[in-house]
Amino acid sequence: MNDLLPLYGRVKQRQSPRSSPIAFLLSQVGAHAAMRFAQKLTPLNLAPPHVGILRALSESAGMSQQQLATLLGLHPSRLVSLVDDLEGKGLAERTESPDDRRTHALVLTEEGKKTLHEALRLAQKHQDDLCAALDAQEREQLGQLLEKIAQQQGLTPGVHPGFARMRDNKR
Amino acid sequence: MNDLLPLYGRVKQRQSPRSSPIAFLLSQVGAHAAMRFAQKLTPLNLAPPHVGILRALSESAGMSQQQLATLLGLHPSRLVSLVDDLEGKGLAERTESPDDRRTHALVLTEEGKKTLHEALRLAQKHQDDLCAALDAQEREQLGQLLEKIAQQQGLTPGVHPGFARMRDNKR
DNA sequence: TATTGTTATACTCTATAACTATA
DNA sequence: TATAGTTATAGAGTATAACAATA
Repeated sequence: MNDLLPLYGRVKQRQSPRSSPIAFLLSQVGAHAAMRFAQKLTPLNLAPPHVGILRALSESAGMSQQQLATLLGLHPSRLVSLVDDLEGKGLAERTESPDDRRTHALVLTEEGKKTLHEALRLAQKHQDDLCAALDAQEREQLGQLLEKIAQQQGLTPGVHPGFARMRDNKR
Repeated sequence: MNDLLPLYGRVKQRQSPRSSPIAFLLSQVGAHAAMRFAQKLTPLNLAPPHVGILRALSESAGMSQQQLATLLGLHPSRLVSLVDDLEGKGLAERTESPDDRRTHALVLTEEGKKTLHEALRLAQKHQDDLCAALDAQEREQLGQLLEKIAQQQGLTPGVHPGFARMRDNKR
């Protein structure tokens, strides 16, 4: 009765040599990767969402907070405190928009650009550590497989789905 | 600093034709997988940690809460409420330990076994949905690559890092 | 005195919604 | 009236530490 059943977590399954099912491995390794990256960022006193904002602004300077919130899929009220953090550290600035004085055009400071650069360096180091078990060809394979899944699942490149809390079944 | 829902993301990287780095893809797809699995569990009124406990008890009935907490890497006080949930639903029971009356031997009820079976069925469906973009050979490849990483990174098979709070840098 | 399980408290994070200032 | 941003409040979730029972 259990012989065909998959598993959440480790399971003794005879048809497959694998100890854990792929979906669990993805979630497990993914959570591990997120955790390790967050740890790597601690010297910069930044959390991963901060880096996402810095990166978004480096690609599209002058966005409003609404635009940014929509792009990154988080609530405007949450973005406020994240931008507050970055502004408090001197990494980003709310500048006045000439046409609509309700909105703030968000831009990186020079310090913000340098910090983003450093964060991306840490991200590269993070990836090297994470993939230490794989050679170049295997990394390429893994990347292609993950991209196939991401695309088929409708994930937006560069946008982390972790913003929607897992208990949010709506939307 | 405590935020583990990373938001770094896509990066223009010239050495790679890939739009996102592998580490980000892992975290992104992994979070997506976790979220979808949690959604799939809602008909059972269970969260992923509940399923982890059910599975652990199905493999090792009679564990104490301390043993279970150690195995799953979560705090005993947190385990209490999870076990409360399961006991409240009639899926698990705290039975008396003959030798040490401080401890409770945790066991699954028949209903718990059936519910675990159903959860594993949902997990299989989840995996099929998640890997819809991959053929059998690609899934096998992906599983092997993820297992290599998991092993090299010191991850315990069947133990999800998200069970423990991810902001624990200590310990 | 140490350990198991529990409870109580405090803290963190986030969503909701109220509020302001512009439009 | 609607929208951008902000602030205030409340709720969920969890860690910390105190506690009672037992060893």
